[in-house]
Amino acid sequence: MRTLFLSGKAFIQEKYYIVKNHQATIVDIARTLNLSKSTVSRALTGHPNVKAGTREKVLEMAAQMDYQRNQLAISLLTNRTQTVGIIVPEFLSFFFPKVIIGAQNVLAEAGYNVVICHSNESYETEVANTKALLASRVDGLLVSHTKETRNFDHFRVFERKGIPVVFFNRIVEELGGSKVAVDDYGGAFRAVGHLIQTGKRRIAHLAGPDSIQNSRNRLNGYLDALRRYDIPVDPALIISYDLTLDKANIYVNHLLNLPQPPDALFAINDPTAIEALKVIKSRGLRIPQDVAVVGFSDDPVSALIEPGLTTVAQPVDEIGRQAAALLLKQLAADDERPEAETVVLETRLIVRGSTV
Amino acid sequence: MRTLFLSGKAFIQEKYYIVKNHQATIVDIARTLNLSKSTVSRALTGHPNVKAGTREKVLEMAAQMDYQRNQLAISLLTNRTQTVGIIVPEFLSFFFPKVIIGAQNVLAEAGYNVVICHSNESYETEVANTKALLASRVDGLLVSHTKETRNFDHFRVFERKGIPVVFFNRIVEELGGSKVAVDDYGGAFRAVGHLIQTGKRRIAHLAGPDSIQNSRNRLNGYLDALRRYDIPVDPALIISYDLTLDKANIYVNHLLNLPQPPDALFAINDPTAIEALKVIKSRGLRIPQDVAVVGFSDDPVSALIEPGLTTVAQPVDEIGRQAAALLLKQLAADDERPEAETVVLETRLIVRGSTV
DNA sequence: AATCATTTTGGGAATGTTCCCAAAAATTTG
DNA sequence: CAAATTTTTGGGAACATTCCCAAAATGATT
Repeated sequence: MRTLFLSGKAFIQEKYYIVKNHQATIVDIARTLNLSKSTVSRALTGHPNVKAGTREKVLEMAAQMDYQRNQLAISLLTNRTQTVGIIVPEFLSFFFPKVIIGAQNVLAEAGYNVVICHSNESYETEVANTKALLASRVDGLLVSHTKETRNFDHFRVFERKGIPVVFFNRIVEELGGSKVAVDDYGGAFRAVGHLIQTGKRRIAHLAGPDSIQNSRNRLNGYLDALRRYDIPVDPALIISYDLTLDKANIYVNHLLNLPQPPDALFAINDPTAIEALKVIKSRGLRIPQDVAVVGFSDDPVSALIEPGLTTVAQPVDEIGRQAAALLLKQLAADDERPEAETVVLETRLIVRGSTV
Repeated sequence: MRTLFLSGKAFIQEKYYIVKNHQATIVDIARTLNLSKSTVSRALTGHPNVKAGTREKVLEMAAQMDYQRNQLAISLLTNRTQTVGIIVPEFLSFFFPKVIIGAQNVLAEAGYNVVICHSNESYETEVANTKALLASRVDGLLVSHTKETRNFDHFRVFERKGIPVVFFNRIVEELGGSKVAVDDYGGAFRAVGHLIQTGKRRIAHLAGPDSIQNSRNRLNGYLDALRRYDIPVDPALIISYDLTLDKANIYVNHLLNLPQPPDALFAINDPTAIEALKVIKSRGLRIPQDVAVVGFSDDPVSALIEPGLTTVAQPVDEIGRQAAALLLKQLAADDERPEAETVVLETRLIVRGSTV
């Protein structure tokens, strides 16, 4: 009995062993209702040229059979998967999850699914991720690259194939494609300016790796703020590190052990700044009197700890929303790709107990 | 010239408008090398029956053309996508991201890709997620359901289609499929026992919604601990809420306003407990002398705040790893699905300043 | 040199869907 | 009531790949 409902292959298999896990297809529905697959297809996709009664019968049978359209077949045919890939280097801090949620909201609205890849700050994994996304034929890509990534050829492949890529947060100047960044330079400039205005003069900077543009921009903001107030730059106070927290611990201790230790620290991000606060407290120094600390990105934790962390806030989910919007703009045009755009979002300083 | 390289459709299109974004196929490679698609396919998949020279030529041409296999076509044919879906209710707290990373590591090892869906604690979104994953033909599913989910029919569809589902963290007793949970009952029992041993007698419990099994188990642990020490249960001290933090704020204030306020609070999770600490501090009460607080799940923030939060730790990424492992076990068997398993992981109490 | 065995290659079906075009059925018009 | 028109349905190609089976090429053995 049941065999009547099943499409070719399953029908044959039924004779030899019990059919398991057969996913109903439009052919199965067509067979049971004595219709052609064309008609069933039309009924299911809402095409107007189907008799009302027929459509009803089809929909009913589809529900009864747990029919679920096979997106693979459709994508193969249409050459569009309605899927966007997102590659992020980590998602344990609040930052990337929040960006992803922002992007996902905008993309879901437009009928796109999202595949999230976690490169885990590994170049190799990132390359593997792009291969996998290429194989699964994503329509577009949102990327924040790893700190190890210095060669961007794996992204150029997308360019060549006409698959739009939008970079966010960690962007790549030398590559085409739309970009979403925040005003890292301005944020850093204001943060360091604030420290100077509270009377600090020996301001250290725990910088991020040179491979990430944010790091370079924040470093420039730091340098220009010092110059602006005629404070000499001491290279001993600038340490670039790889963002792993145990290293942060070591470097903060190193700075505090200097013959002329810093009276303030501007950290590349909030996790680093929080680690610094721990070290400073554990050494019995007062915050901010002995050492003031500023972070970057306003992690929710920063408001919870004692003292609260002064930090440069950025509109995190807006980064995701903007990146998604730029990608959709690229995807919408089916003839010529519109020109790539770069969006720079504002940052603002949030002053808390770690500086005043 | 270029047209010679292109497969059928593209070839025709070339005559009318410029071909853009054509993704090279094995047919394109076959054409340029004067081979059949069968031979090219064999060369690329590493089938032994290909002459060494031919294989080399094919691989070289594939690289030159940026060839990337079309996983859609393969999946359509083989009826396996090598993709696993993960549905989580949120990922702003550290918990779910960490579970996902654990699961992803295990799954990637086994050659599976991962599609992450964010149901955002919305039943509707969760149902939509399952539909999308069904349409994209995931081979298996890892789920932690929303707090709104009371009807589980959308998961039963997977069962009927023979697609294995593994529930983690928020599990569903009444459904088949493997499950990964932690010892919520024992953790809660020990947490409340600890409060009692530090001399507390009026212990409140901010519980989670009844729809989530963890909430029920932790509540039972709380109740049994009180009974064990012959402390009367006061229903006024048990408040079940929907896990939104502004509500937590209101309920903690409500509890502290009672004629006989509690001298301790056991919270369903760490974010709730941290919110409680804020309220208690803002009212000028001493922690833990006036009110002690215990959370659940050892959020990294809990170690950073003042005072440190006593909490029940659970092996978060192990939850993900175990869930992935159970799913792989189901996926490995291509004949009969092995019996579903349930793994319960240990919890352990971490004592910090919020209780001693 | 002819036969046999082995290696290498090619042709075609199948996967599930959409869409075009033609055929059939139903409806309207003269 | 036949012709013309509209609505509804069916058949088949196409998407990119794998795999089976047959055909061709090569190598080994007599």
